[in-house]
Amino acid sequence: MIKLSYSNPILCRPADTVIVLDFETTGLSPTQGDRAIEIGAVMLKDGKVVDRFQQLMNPGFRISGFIESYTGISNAMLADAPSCEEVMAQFADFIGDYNLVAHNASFDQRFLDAELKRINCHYLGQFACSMLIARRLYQAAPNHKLGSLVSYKNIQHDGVFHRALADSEMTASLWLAMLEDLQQDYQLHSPDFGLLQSIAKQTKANINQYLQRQG
DNA sequence: TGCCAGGCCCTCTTTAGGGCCTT
Repeated sequence: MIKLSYSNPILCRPADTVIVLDFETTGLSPTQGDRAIEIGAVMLKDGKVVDRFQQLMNPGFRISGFIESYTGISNAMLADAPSCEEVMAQFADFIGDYNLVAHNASFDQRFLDAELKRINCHYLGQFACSMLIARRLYQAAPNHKLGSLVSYKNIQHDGVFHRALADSEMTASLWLAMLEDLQQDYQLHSPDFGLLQSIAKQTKANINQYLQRQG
């Protein structure tokens, strides 16, 4: 994969390509010893999935029964999986310096940063959070969990939840739905990564006024 | 059995508290 270096990571990075990713982990906090057990990601280019990445990884210790039940990933499945270090090195090559998207991105960013730090690797892409943007665009949704938003937007899925690739595919579909809604509802002809990032930072009260100004 | 984190947002706020969301 060609790696590009620019002085402005948001404006100069290829705006038509983003990586949508999702981690399954042993718990909620890498600072408390939790590790990644699966990474899934899709590459979106010009609104289409052009590449995928999915890999289980062995965290080096047994995962809890809660996580086995929650994700469907068992200790037996992880026993023969490659190490986190091996998988994350491959994943770092996959994401390159592209911009990144995740649902509740602060969670995935913490694990991405922690796992890449262990192998002395880093990335230059910027993160956008589909949950924060959905909170602005879909204020009538019952809540802003990924599964709820998938139902709210009538996004097709195969019924698999809490697996890394399945969740990243659904997040990618949600991302594209938000782009489409911005084009249709606010006549934004070319909503890009930077605009979606800025939408997340607007207040709930002024989001419509902000979008109309953008249009 | 129930809790463990962290960032963001909203409001009955700003010298704060609590809910949401992720595994």
